[in-house]
Amino acid sequence: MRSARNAEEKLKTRELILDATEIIMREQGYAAVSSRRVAAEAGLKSQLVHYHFGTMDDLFLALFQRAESRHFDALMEAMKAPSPLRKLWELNTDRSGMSLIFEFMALANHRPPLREEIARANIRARRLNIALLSRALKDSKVDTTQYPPEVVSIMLSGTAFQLVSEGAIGVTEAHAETFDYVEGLIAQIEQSKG
Amino acid sequence: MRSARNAEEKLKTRELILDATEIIMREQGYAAVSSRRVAAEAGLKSQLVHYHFGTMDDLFLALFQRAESRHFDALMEAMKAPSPLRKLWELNTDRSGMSLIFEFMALANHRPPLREEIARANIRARRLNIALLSRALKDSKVDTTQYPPEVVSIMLSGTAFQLVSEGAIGVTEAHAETFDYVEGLIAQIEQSKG
DNA sequence: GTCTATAGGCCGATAGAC
DNA sequence: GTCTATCGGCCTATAGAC
Repeated sequence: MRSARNAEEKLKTRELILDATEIIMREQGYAAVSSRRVAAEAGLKSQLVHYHFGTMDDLFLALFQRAESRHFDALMEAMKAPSPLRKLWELNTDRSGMSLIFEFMALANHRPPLREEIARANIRARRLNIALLSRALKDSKVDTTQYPPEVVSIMLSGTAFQLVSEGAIGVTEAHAETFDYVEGLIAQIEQSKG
Repeated sequence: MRSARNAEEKLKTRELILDATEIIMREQGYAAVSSRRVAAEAGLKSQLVHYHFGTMDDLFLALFQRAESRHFDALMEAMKAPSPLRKLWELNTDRSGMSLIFEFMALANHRPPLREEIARANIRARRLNIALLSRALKDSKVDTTQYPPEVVSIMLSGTAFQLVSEGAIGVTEAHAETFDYVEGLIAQIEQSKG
């Protein structure tokens, strides 16, 4: 079973490299990610990064796929939560969860291969968002012609994104009021469940 | 008047360098900005970039200040427009206008000196936004306890940001509906002006 | 203010040994 | 799978001549 053991070790090293990449990306931004820095963070030689992932763009792609898969799972979990709407809002306003996404959005703007993958993931997430919202609004007898789930979905994630990205640079002007307002709306909707 | 002439030439070169930096930042992202590339784009030697601006961070700061000043002026103009609310929405959903801002937000996350300046500018803009919204809502007899301008301001710019940044990577899922929805709201508000 | 020249450094990626 | 060695390239920034 030597080969099985080797395969296991290989996977471990890959995860180690992905972890290191994620840390650097969060703390110093995508522009600070280099094979040498990633290796140093992981306690490895820089050549191993290339051996396991090829080019740096391949590494970014692999990290994105891991992060997206986790985010997708969290979204699916949210749908099964007792307060799915609240859970969705928490997910979207979670600073540590969103910092990676922000970096990938910035990266995507100028790297076509990454962009396509991120666009696909974005659409997948949006559809799940809309499904969740659609059910939550209907359960609470909200008039979905007046508040279409598609529109609410974009406004909700946009608002959350604004709060998180401003918060990241230390701006909290009007944030408390907005949090209260949105959370009030959520409470109102979830209380009137049919 | 030799010195006056020299000063004028100097200003021109500075603007040339800022223009080149802006182009690269928009098209290839902040990570692609280097003194050599900026110089090539401007048709100059890279050392001139350092002579006129010092470090690359100083260059970023100078470009941000120029962009912010223009954005601020545009906001002031919007306040005087016949349909200020619509103008504000147009400003916030303008793709070319927002692409620079996105880059600076990404940059700000990991560069403390830039971050402070961007945070200050963000707050200035937010207050102007709120003032504009406050007036527009009151003019139209909207109940501002039910729709506080502070909250509407964040939700509006968040929604716009979401539409623009998704649009930039080619995602338009549910965008048409959202544009229609928001523009319908604006029309409704502006029609009922007192 | 713009030039030439250059120091000193980090980068991606590959070749070949083990 | 991990090592050593290395190529070729782009980077920031400064010194000193004109």
